[in-house]
Amino acid sequence: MNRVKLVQRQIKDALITAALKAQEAGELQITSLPDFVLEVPREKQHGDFATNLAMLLAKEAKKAPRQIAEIISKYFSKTGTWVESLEIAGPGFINFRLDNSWLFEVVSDVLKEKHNYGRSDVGKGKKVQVEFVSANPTGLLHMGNARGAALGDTIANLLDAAGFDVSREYYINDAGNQIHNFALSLEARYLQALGMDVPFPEEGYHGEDLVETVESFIKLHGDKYLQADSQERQDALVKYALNEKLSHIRQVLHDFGVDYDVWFSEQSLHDSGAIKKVMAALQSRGYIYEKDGALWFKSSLYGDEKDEVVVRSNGVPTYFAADIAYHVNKFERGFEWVINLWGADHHGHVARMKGAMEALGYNPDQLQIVLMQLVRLFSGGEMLRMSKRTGQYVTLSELMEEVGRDAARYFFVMRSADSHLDFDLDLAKSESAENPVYYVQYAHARICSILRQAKEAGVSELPVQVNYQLLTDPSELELIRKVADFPDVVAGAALALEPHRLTRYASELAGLFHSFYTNCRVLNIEADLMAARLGLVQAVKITLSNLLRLIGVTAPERM
RNA sequence: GCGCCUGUAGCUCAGUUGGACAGAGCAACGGACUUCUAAUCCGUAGGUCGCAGGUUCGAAUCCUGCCAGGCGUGCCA
Repeated sequence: MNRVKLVQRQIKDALITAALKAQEAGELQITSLPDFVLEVPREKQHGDFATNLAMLLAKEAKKAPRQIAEIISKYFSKTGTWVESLEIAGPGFINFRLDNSWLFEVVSDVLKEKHNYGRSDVGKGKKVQVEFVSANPTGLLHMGNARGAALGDTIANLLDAAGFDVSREYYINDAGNQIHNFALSLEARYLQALGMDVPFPEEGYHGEDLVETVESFIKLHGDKYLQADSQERQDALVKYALNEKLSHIRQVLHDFGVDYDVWFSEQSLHDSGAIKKVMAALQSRGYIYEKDGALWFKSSLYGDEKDEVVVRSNGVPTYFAADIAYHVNKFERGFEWVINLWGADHHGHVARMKGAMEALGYNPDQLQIVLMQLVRLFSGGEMLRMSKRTGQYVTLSELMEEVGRDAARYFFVMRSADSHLDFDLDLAKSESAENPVYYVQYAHARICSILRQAKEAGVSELPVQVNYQLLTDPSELELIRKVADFPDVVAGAALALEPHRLTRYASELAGLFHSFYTNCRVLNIEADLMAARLGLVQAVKITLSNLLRLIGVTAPERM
C-alpha cells in the first residue's frame, strides 16, 4: 500500500470514528455515513488534506455544515494518524495539517522499490487486452496510426504497472474489399512497371510506396506473371505485398518502441468458419433478418441509427461481421476487459459493436472503445494537408526522422484522446525551453550529473541511517509530496485509460525538481544533509525514469 | 436532419466522483549564472469557463435549449 493511501485511510477511519461517537453522544442525528472524500486541496493554505464530510451531513443532521464540522472535530482523535492540527474553513470543510515525517518514509520506500516504484496491484491480475493501430496493411503508417500507437502502448504500459495481465494486439485487415483494391492497385503498378499502358484504378492506393513494392517484386519474379491469369497474378502480388507491408509496419512500430504480443489475421476468421458460426448464433437468437438479398443485424435495438448489413447480397460477409467474430474470439480467449483504440471517424461503429456483444450474451461494459480525435500537423505555422487516397501524407517513420522518437511519443500522449491534436513539428524538434519533453528529460540528466560527481567524490553510497528530518526547505517537502503521488497517478491514469495524466504529472515533478535544484545544493555541504538530499535526488531519479519508461521516452544521463 | 466529440488566458491545453478566490506551458514584461548542466529558476500581467436558462449549501463539471467547429450517417473499412 502506498504512503498517501495509508495516510488517507488513517484519517478517514478517524473521521468515521469521530462521527459515530458524536452520534452516540446524541450530538449528530444521522442514520448512515455518506461516501465522503478526503482530498488534497488546491490551495496549500488549506492544509495537506481536506474533507467535505460535514457538508454532506448537513441535510440529514439538520444542522449548519460548520456546526457539524465543529462537532466532528471535537470527537476527532489524532492518535494513530499523522494529523498535527485540524481546522474548520470555508463553507464547512475540515482541513488537516500533517506532521511532515510521513513524507520521509516515502523517500525510503522509493529507494527500496526502485524500478517497481509506482506499480500497484489494483488490477489484481485481471486479463485485459489492448488492441490498437490495426492499420490496413495496404500502405504506410500515418499520423493517426502514430497517435494510436503512442496512446495504445502507454495505456498498455499503465495497465501493466497497475497490476493487470496485459496483452497487446494488432488486428490485420487482410481480407475484404480493401484487399481487392490493393490487388487491383498492385496489378496496375506491375503492368505499368513492365511497360504496359494500363489505367490506375480510381479507388486504388495511389501511394508511391506501392511502386517500390512492385519493383522489389519484379526483382524477385521478373515478368513471370505478365502472361499469367489475372487472378493468379493478383494473388502472387498480394501475398508478396502483404508480407512486405506487414514486416515494414512491424519494424516501424518496433522502432517507435511498440511491440505486440499477438498479430491477429482477419482472414483467419473467414478460413476457420468463425464468422459463419457467429452469424448463425445471432440468427438463432433472432437478431438477423433478410432484406434485399442481404442479411441485416438489428443494431437499431442498441442505439444505432439503423440496422447494419452483415452479409452482402453476393454472400460475402462485411467487415462488421468479421469484427463481431473477432470480438467474440477475444472474449473466448478469457479477456475480462477488452479495450480498443479507434479513430474518431469510427465512432459510428461503437454502438453496434457493443450491441452485437450484448446480443450474443456478453457484457458490453467489458468492451471499452477509446476514441481518438484526429491529428493535424503544423509546420511553420501552416497546417499540412493530408490525403491518404492520393498517398500524400507524412508517415510515422518520417516523423521519427524529423522530430525523434521521444518527442513524438511525448507529444501524442500529452493531449487527452478526445481532443484534437495539433502537432507542431517545429516545437517538437526545437531543442529549447519551449519543448516540454526536454524539460522533463533535463531534470533527469541534471540528477545524473549530481550523482556522477558524488561518485567521483566518493560520497555516493548512502549511510545505513539517513536523517531525512533534515529536509525542511519547502521546495524539498513539495518535491517529496509529488513523488509520493506517483503510484496513485499511475493507478488512476490506468483505470481511466487517460495516459495524458502522465505527461502532466511529469512536467509538475520536473518543475518541482528544478525549483529544488536552484534552492538547495546537494554536494559539498554538511555530510548528514548531503546524505538526505542525495537520497531524495535518487528517489526523484527513480520516479522520473519509471515515469518516462511508461510513456516510452528515454531518460538520458546527459544532455 | 439525426448521432458522437470539442468550445476554458493572445496561442496550445489541464481541470480525476460537483467543492473553497478557475490552473499550467508557450508568447509578453521585469529580474537571477565566481559554486552540483541557465535546455533552469523567481516575479508581473492576462479569463463574462461559447450563449441562455435550470438542479443545490455549492456548477467549468450534472440537466434542457441555442450558437460555432470537427467527425460520422455505404451491401467501404
